[in-house]
Amino acid sequence: MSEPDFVTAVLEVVADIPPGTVMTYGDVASTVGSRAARAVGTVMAHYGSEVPWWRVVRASGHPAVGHEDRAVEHYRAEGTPLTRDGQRVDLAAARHRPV
DNA sequence: AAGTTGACTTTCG
DNA sequence: TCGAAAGCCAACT
Repeated sequence: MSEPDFVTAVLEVVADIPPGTVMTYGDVASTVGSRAARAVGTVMAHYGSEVPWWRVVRASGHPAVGHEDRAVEHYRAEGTPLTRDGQRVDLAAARHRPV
């Protein structure tokens, strides 16, 4: 494709997110050396089927629109800290910070 | 080559 | 605290 390096980098970072933790699109983009948070979402929309996409959430802690229910099911199964709403992730406790 | 679209982020009201 | 507008980057037409 046009930028396979970008796609591979994103998939690699997402696959490196440990269970019970999450990362924002902006964090993933920053880890791959870019600020293209939207491009990360586009990659997930096409290649996310092969990676734990539910571990990638928005800056607000909400999962991808249209996939919130699927994501919450995974969070409960992995023990990811959620807010009292049960619809968004507690970034203060679940945000994964790469070294 | 130029313009539009998108699983986003941040700031202003 | 919630809602709308502008900004950024990569991919697609």
